[in-house]
Amino acid sequence: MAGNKFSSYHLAAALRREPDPAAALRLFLNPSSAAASPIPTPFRYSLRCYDLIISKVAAARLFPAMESLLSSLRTSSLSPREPLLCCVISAYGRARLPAAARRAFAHPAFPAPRTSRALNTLLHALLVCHTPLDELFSVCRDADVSPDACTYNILMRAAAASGSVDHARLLFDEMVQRRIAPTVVTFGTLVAAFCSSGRLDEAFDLKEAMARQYNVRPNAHVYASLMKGLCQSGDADNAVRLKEEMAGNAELGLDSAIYATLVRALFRVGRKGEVVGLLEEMKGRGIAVDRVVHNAMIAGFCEDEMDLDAAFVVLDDMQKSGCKADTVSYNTLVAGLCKLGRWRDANELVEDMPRRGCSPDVVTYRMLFDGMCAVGEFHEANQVLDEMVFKGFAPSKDGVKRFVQGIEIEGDVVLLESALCRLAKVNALESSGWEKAVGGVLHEPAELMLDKQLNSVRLVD
DNA sequence: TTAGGGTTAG
Repeated sequence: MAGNKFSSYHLAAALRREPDPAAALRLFLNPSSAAASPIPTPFRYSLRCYDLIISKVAAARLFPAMESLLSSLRTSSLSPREPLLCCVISAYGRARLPAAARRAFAHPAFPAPRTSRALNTLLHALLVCHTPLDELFSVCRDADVSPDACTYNILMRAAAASGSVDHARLLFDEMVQRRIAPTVVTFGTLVAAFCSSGRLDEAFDLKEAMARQYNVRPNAHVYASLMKGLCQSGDADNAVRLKEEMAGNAELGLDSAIYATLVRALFRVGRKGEVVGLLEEMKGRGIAVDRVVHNAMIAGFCEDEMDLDAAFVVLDDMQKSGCKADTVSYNTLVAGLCKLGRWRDANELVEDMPRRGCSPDVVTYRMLFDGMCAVGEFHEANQVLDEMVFKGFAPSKDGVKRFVQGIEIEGDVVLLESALCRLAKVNALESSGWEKAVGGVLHEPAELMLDKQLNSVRLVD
């Protein structure tokens, strides 16, 4: 840098190198800190510098900083481009701040007019925030932007998410009428919507029509949705056929996830005997029998067959084949053991998890805690609660309710008081369900002492 | 800028 004047070009390079968004912000606000010699003031920021810093702070959700950068961008003579605006809108969407996303869409720092790209980004951000469908339509009307295929795809997904597949279908008809060509994403969205509402015939009709009528070839997304739909409906025969169809088309990239779906479905319909053949087939096709396929088998043995021994054999096999079990593998086993009332075995397994290279997560503890509460082992559950609270995990609402009711029935006021304190520490006392449950505790005069305690924990949220 | 499948809880 010696001899060279520090320019916005150098600042951009420094910003790009800086992984920490807060540090990058400091750098941006005080560029001289990165310069070897004094730099002229005021520093002339390039659009590139604004692009870099705003995308960084947006990704890090440093929203106040982001807004002040946008304000200073507005007063500059620079004209930022729409992709930066999209980045801001998406960040608000990811942070579940729909009103902020809408304000950003109209931000004066970005020169009008908006294109469909910004509108689509806004619609998607609002969709992520579960904005009602009619509000999305009103956003479209207000935006005064011509919708494109992507706009329709997002609206269709929103319609399906709101439970109205028929509305999604109407939107499809509308876009065709308006001569907006449906894309492979359009079909993927609609096929998934039909499948998840169990309307498989319409999903398959659409798969046929997309190729024949619209000249759009079904891709892996479309097949994956169809496979899930068939498996959920218990139609293993057609699921196997569909898998064969995928195998016949290399472009579709038949993979282990499709096999895992199928494996789980075969267990569900009591055809686990066919699974070994499927695994052989996978090997023959050079598709790894990976963790997810093993997990599907573990789930099958635990939930469908109630054969925990066989599930543990799968766990061993998976380790032997160099495939590391994950929390899902163990959680499935813990749930299976608990369901059979074998909470001691479940507890042992959980205690053994760290040694096996897998730390129990919030799901593990919740299932163990619930499993113990379900069979009235409240003192054992209390031990688990200790560990959970220590790790900052909160038990499930149902678990809390059952636990609190259980120790209340046992009449252990001291334990109840201590449990409430620990539950408060992990904010597990928000549910109105337990407040009712505990409400009944306070009738006995001996327990009125708890009232004060209770009021104090209620303040925690 | 938009769509999918895996597995545990809720």
